[in-house]
Amino acid sequence: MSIHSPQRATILEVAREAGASKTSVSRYFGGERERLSRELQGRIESAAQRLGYRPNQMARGLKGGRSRLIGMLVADIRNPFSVAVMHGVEQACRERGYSLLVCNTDNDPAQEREHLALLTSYRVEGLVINAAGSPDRELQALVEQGMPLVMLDRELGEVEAEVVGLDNARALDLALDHLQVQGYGELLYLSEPPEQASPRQARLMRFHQGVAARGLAGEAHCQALKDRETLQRAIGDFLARPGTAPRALLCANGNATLAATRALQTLGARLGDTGLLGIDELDWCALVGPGITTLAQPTEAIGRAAVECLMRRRECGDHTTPSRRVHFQASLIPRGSTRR
Amino acid sequence: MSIHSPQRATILEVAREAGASKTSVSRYFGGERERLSRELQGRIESAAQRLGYRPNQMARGLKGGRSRLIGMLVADIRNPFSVAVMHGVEQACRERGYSLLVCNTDNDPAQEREHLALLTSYRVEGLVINAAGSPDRELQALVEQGMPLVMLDRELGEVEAEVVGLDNARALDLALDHLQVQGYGELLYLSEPPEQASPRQARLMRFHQGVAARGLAGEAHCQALKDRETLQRAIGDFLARPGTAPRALLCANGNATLAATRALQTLGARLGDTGLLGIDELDWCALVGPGITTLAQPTEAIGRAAVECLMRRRECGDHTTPSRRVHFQASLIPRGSTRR
DNA sequence: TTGTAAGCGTTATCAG
DNA sequence: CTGATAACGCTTACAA
Repeated sequence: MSIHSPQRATILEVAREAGASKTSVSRYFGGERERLSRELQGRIESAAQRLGYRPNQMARGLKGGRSRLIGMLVADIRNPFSVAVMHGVEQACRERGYSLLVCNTDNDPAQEREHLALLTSYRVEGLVINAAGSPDRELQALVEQGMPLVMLDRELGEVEAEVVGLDNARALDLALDHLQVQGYGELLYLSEPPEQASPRQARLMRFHQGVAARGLAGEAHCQALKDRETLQRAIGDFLARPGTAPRALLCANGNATLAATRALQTLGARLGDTGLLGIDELDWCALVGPGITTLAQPTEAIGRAAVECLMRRRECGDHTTPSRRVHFQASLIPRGSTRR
Repeated sequence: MSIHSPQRATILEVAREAGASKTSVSRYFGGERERLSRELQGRIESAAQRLGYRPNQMARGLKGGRSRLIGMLVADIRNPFSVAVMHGVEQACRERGYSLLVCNTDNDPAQEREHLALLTSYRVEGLVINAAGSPDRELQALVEQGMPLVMLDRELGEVEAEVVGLDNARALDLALDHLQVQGYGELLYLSEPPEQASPRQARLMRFHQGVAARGLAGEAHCQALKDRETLQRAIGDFLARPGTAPRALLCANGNATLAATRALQTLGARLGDTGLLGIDELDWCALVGPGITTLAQPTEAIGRAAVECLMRRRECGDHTTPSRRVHFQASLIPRGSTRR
């Protein structure tokens, strides 16, 4: 390798070392090598090598505003689903020469606001938002300033931003169809409070519609999942209720599935006997009891699609293109928890 | 809120609006408000408010080199353990006014190298490394240039860098003691290949030492875990071997635990009957069969400690302080998988 | 094909 | 306490 000087080499030093001008070196690293003579290219190449030169992205970002940074807001970094999507986002960014600046908001609107400010202060060139709170005002303003923006799995009021996510209606239909076919007649839908989180709302709404349309009995329990006792009582009541139709739980996301599984285990319910179907496929769903039936989301694809939207925005003019919705389909992974 | 101009306001505009100089505005936002008169502070405050001003971090980073960015290399972002640690790192960074630039390397040395270059090109002020490959040369060079560096859970040849991670020896002792007390006499240690990853090496070594010291029978299977068949055969052979002592599996990390659980399930082994103990506590360990006994790592604390090391480095002079090792203790969570 | 020079938004230095 | 003014490392017209 190279022997680095105490401070990192600058473009000027490389220029001197190569007997060229800053401009030429800049062109060399800015992807305009073609415009330089073979000979100059060689000199710059070796000079840079010798000095261990790397363009300073900060300085780069300063001039034209090309920070080559994409910002992402993640509601809960410890949620495997979010991470999987983020992985897709990151891959796609890398492939396009962008880096990803990720901020976790822990579902806290305050942090969301703060991080949003932070990201913009780094002059990110695009924003992928997956957050529960609603700094709609700020986002609105950003979009109007021409910031490419894509919402992950969540609509945004009247803002002209792309939305990428699951086709929630179809997903719920899929789930309900499966549960019905398997013979479950009374359903309990488990979700975190749906305020502010549009996919939760969409799923909940479709649940109610779908249950009615199929002539099933259905109700929803939408409390914070952290309170295990409340959840357990709700599930217990549901299972103990008089009636003969087989009962099943439908979980709105991975966290709900986890909480429900715990509760069922504590209650001593047998999976399958009591149906259980969760949205989001997790590592362990195949391992618990007879396996938990899930609806898998194409996480990587969702992440990649988000970046594609961003790039499309960047390229084809400013906010002239109408905002779009990209919906992905969930796929059912049937397991023992919905087999009676 | 404020009505934003098409382009974000600059310090100059704020200065004009406030009838002050760039310098004063800079001081206001650079944490030197005390030096300004109450009156000036007020004018700047409201001018900035009006214009929706935010300092441009890029420009900031350019001048003094204060990018306020910490870089982190993560070997596998989809590993819950890594994410948990990263969460701690991020929190700690935020509390200190830094942002975290995370790069996932997917355990690929090439990506590692590339990302390392990337991070330095953003002039990160410190680096938290959790990666399997060995770009030792590059890291070495960075340290010599005075870059604060802390290794997560992995030693680095002769580089003077802090190391933060689990006390692997004590962790394995804990595991072996528990297994012995529970009456398991023959152990199979499951790990991914330990080359290059020092914690894997440390754990494996201690396993062998500890088994010998306790008069247990022990062997290790260190293949890539993706190949399910091989793993299954290895475990099958182990269980089918003649002998009467109860047998147990000891898993080197969460991935191994997952793979082992799958294999055992396929083989039809009953947990507890066949012992199973995994390093790393995961969401689902309590839910599978009678529960899986684990050794939990204090993930958040590890992450925070990493940042503390970094900051200590930054503050108290350059690379004069001797590098240290911060070791955390694992805690045993006994469950049914080690109860016969 | 190559070079010159003028910024980009901030901070740091040095005067008032 | 406040303010000019010169960097910081790079890109980008505009020349040559």
